[in-house]
Amino acid sequence: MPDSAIRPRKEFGKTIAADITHRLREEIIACSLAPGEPLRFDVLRERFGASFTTLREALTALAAEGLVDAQEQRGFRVAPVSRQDLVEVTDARVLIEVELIRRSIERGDDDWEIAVISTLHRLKRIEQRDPEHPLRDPEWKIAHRQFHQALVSACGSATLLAIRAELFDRAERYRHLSANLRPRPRDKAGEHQAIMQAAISRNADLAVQLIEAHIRSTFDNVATYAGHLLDSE
Amino acid sequence: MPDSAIRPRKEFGKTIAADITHRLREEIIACSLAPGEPLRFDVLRERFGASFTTLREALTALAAEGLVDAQEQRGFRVAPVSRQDLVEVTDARVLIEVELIRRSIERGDDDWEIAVISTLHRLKRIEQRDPEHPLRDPEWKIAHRQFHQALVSACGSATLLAIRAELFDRAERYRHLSANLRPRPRDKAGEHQAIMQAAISRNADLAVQLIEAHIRSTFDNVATYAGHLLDSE
DNA sequence: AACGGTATGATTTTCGAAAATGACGTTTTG
DNA sequence: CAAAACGTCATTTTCGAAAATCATACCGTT
Repeated sequence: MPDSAIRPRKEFGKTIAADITHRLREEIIACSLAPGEPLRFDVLRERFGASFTTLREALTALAAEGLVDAQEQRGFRVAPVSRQDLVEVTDARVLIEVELIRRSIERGDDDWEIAVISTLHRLKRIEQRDPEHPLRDPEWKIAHRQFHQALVSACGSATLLAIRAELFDRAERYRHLSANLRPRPRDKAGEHQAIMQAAISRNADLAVQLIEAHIRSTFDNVATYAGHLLDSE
Repeated sequence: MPDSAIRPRKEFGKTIAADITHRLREEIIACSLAPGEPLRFDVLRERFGASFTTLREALTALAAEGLVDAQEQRGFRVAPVSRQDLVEVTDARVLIEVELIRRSIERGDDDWEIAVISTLHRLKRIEQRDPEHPLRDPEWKIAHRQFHQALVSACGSATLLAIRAELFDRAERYRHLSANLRPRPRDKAGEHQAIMQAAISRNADLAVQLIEAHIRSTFDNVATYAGHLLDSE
């Protein structure tokens, strides 16, 4: 057997549609497809090398996630951004993430602790490579996502985890919006470290407090540095 | 202007795909497509009179809502039911619905009160027609949905309302599962009346308590009368 | 000049055929 | 006899052409 685990992940799903869905999601989150931008089939067809119907399937899936806006009979566009939407996403994230952290801290076993610690360790390692612009590093983004995922992973509800993941994606798009405009990145490393310690030491109240501050500071950052982009819609 | 509000709703979306999505959703929720049942294209094609790709788009959308299970390269099937899934859905509904009721009670204006009162009134009217089997009456289902929707409609977050709606659909499927097996329907009319009164009188704590009991009693009912259907998966 | 209606072009939406893949029974081999 | 390898069939997945729909510019009328 030649290779199966080592292969550089070109394809994510077995079907082309799932693959395109994944790639489109990435580009929308990274804002390389700008908010509000129309998604015309001719263009997408060339860019992703898939047919109308396959693209349509991918866009439909992303519309259900709130990353794409389907305007019946008039095609699709990247979901627009707005101050109101950012407020709602932040607010929903706090509600759900806080609850999931509590449950994870209550239910988490040894494997959970190990996952939290090791994902944070990995995140810090990657962070040292380019402390200035972490969001530009795809590996940092993955590691960052995995750390936050690990924190809540022991909550026991796949349903709530799926909802959380969608909100995380929508929030990450706003992070990218401000990342390029912000002069210096804020000290996320310290925040993550503190959250990890609170979680591992089973201090739920503190962990909740830190997570909420962490989420809300994202909001403040976006509002400060990309606020002008939010009202033009 | 001839008619626009009165038209008997045959079509829901302008596109065929949106229409099929809606019809499929209804059938899955009503369990006329049984949980776990494979959704083969030949069959669907004949039943809904649409082509492969259109059906595929509809199924993809429903998969994102958690009503359909997409098994890559092996087609789609109606999402299976399980005790664990029911627990998660109930639990997530309590978390979110409780919060939205609080916000609605805090923010609701005159129009909100009117909506709550009038949707309940309508529900009771319909209920009198066939008090034995309300779930078999499509109009009752719509009115029931609209009453609960009205209760939380003033919460101010379209994002959370969308999440709530998905969970409501998933829960309704379980209600249908037990409805046919339950000897006599429980007294929902009284519960709804009490919830309405608590909401209108801005008694948030009481409303929250009643809503939570209302949601959890659905769980108990399903577990009692359809429990045997949940463990066979 | 303003307005309403119509034709034209651009774009989306839908379709069924064709390719790809998985399931399963049969045969071959150790 | 068990297990692997093959071939066939059923089913899904993908494609590009064709139909439907929308946007826009043009023309005629008031």
